[in-house]
Amino acid sequence: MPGISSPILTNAQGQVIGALPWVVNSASVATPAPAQSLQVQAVTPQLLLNAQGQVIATLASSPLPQPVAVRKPSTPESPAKSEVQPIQPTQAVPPPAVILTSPAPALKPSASAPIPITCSETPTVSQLVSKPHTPSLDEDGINLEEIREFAKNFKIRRLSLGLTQTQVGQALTATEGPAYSQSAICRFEKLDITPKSAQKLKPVLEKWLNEAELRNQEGQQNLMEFVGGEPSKKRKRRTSFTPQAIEALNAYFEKNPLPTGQEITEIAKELNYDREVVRVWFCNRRQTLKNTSKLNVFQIP
DNA sequence: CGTATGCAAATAAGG
DNA sequence: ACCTTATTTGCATAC
Repeated sequence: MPGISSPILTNAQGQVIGALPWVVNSASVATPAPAQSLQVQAVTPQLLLNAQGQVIATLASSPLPQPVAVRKPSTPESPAKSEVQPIQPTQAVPPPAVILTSPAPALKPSASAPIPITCSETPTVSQLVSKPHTPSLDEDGINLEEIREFAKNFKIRRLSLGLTQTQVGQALTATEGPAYSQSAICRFEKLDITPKSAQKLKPVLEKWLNEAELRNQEGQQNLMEFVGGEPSKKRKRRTSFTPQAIEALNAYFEKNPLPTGQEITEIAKELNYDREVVRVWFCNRRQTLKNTSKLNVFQIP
């Protein structure tokens, strides 16, 4: 409702790919960035939360514990998987003055969402949740409202533990189950993801967070560890091609965008990349080209 | 230094 | 086994 349905065309990635003059949706322009830049808070809160993650009390302490983790800066180019480092001690927080807050988490009307709505095909949770109706129920039965709520206090609880998005991401790779990067954590907290993704992430983050809080309470030497064997299947690490490789691949692509299995094998060998990686590169390249072509129909070259 | 984001690898699902 | 199409997710880097 607040957002301006700007005549912007975005692709599946939500990237702006063009403008459609005929899209005359928007009611008005307005929304000149409300000065309301209310971010959660500035200082790391010391909160007492229950299992549901609801704030039940705030600690008047002002300690700055949580040396939390120590990461090795290594992991340069080695083909070997990076190992995980256990998070450090972080003694239990000494229970200082406890100031109970009202049982009812006085829900703030919270300023309107500052997230504009685009014409993206796959709306993010934040976009959907800030829509007019707010049935909070996604057409696929996903409770958007619930996710929004969780995302909000996930951040609060994370900060309470003195952890950064990066640390959470790394810690997740150490535990069983799918792992996610700092980017993913960030997007989840911002709800800059599709309901489907959010639904998938939520249980993972929830489980991990509960575990982390438990360890923290016990002042365990290990807030998270276990490198044992990471039995779960993790996503393949994203390959970063060198500029030279990209150049070479593009040259091959130009000659033949649909190489045979044999050719792919040769190219892979020549450039010294995994065959599968090269094959996928061609697939993605074709896809990109196709999408780009479609776009051109709507634009003036 | 931590978080946000663009581009594009990797993956899912149906041939 | 590999393609296409649609999407998810992360590296690299901007903020």
